[in-house]
Amino acid sequence: MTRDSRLEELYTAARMYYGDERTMESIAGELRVSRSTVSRMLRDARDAELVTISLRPPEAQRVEELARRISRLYGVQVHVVPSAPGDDQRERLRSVTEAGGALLDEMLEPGTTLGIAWGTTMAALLGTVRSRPVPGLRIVQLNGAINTEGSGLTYIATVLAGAATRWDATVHQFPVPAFFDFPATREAMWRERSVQRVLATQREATVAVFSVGAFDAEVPSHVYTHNYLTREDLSSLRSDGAVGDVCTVFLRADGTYRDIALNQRGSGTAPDRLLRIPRRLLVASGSRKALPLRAALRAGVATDVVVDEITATSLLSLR
Amino acid sequence: MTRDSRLEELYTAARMYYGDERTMESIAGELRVSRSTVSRMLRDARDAELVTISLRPPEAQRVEELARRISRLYGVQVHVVPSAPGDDQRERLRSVTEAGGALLDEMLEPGTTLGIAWGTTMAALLGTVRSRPVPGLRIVQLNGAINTEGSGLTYIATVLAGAATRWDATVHQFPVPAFFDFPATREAMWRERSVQRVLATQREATVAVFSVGAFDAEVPSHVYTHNYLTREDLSSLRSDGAVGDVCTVFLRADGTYRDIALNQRGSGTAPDRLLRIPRRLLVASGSRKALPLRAALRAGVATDVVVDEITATSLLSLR
DNA sequence: AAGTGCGGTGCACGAACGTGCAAGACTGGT
DNA sequence: ACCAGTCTTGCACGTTCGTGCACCGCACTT
Repeated sequence: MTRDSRLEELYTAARMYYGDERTMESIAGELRVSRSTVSRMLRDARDAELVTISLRPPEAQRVEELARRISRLYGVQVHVVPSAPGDDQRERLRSVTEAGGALLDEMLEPGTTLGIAWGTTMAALLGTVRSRPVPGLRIVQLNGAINTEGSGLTYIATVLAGAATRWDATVHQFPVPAFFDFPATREAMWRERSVQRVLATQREATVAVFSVGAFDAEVPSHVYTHNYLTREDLSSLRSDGAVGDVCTVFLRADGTYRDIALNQRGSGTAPDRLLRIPRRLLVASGSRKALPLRAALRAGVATDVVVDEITATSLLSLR
Repeated sequence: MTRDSRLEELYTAARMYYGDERTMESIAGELRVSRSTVSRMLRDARDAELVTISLRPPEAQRVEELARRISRLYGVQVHVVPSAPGDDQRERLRSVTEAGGALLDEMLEPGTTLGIAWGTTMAALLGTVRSRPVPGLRIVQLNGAINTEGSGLTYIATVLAGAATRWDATVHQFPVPAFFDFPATREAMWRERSVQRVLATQREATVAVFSVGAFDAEVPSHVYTHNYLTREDLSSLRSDGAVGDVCTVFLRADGTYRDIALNQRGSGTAPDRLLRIPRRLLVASGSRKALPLRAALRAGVATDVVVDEITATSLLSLR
């Protein structure tokens, strides 16, 4: 008796027992052996891992159901991270960025150019990356991060550099303000070769990762707290109907953004340019982000989305 | 009692029973219910699919073991298709192309540019694609297919068009000979704008799919049977030590190809250009293909490989 | 040819399990 | 407050299952 044909027999017995839910007695009759032999065959089949019994926690089902519905509505791949009832917003952000980081890690292959839009969520996400060299990985910032007081650059540079070290990647920083004071400056800068070089690298990105900002998120977005915007800016945004931002480009609830005044002065990568990046991962946590998240999805900026369960529920309950 | 908390209880019981292999009696004691209740809880847990019992045919294991070994040796993702002992070569080709087609389908996302190298295997593979529109999908031929008598184009065009229809894709044909008679003609043509355009599209490919040709495969490769090569060509190849081809570019057993004379006249995409395509799927069936397959893997042309079990075994038994 | 060790098999018994049944708990209506 | 209907639980019984033990056949040794 070869090893293989024995496995075949074990498999047959296992199929009759677990698959067809027959009794050992009846299987024994058919195979012309004693019932105890069948009992032993089944044990061996389990040991040989011909039969695997897997447990799936109930949250997996809730979460898959949510993911399916969002996926159907907006045509994106969705990963919903389960959140225990007790979890506060910080804990949910942690688990979402962890899941997002793992997913991002899967997307990186040798030679990838990765675009990153700066923000609170991304800082947390980059903190989760484990050490794994990705040959030829380039990281390029998708938006400027300098604000009106001091640069804010050091913090960003530190976090980016940390991740870059663990991936063994090169970083292409984008040393411009998040928002210029005058549209003309932006236009002028965009003609500069140093900026052109970064913009070119952005165009070569094959993977992008970013979040959405909300005006009143639980964990406030960088843009709305760190002196990036004046009071006048905020009221201008409100009157333009903006609900949040992607890559520091502001969006209305319906996903439009072109005629929002402030966008003329922002340095972020707008949806039309983002859409040229093949794989675009949006990571978001916080039910307040549901509205801008929907705007982002309507603008089609993401191919993959990672959200926590509560945010997913909020998103689906928007009317 | 909410629906969710009941599921939690069911899950707890299921974990204790199937996970920790405890007896219903003991679980009943801990949960302070009767044993029969536990029995019913377990039934409900199974019904709710908190517990799934899956059967894995023994061939899955053989196949995964082979895939793991090849994967480790050549650093590619491998899918080995099991073949029943009775299967002849045609049947194996069918199952491999079917699996390859399914894998390719997963790789296609909106906006993909797909490079296809023409050949017998690809014809079979394209025949398996199911109808699923992929917005913005472009298909570009990676090698010319015209031979010395008649064009051979109609057949290719038909098969390509069939797949393109089912994907709702546009086809960019490459209307040049598989092999020019004179290297100079190739150089001249390569300067033509019409050819340049196709070459540019090839460079934009994000997914490539191709097979390997072997001099003496069971199902003979197109190139060696359809008047693509003269007797002189074949003897020249032999003296250059070629063992087969990828994309109608000939390779030696060690994966080198640059100084093989005939390659100066071929229109196929050479490994160096192929390597710039992010995702490269190699589909091959037939133990005779093992040698050129190894050459292809040594040249690093594939990121993903689909082979049948027998071919995989042959590949691993090469010394 | 007899001896020896070993993997596999059936028997028999006790443990583990599924399920019909009746009693109790709960719900919603009068 | 009472009742009818439904759902849940525990009990009891018959079934199904795991396993220690004795036995058998085979291979290999002496």
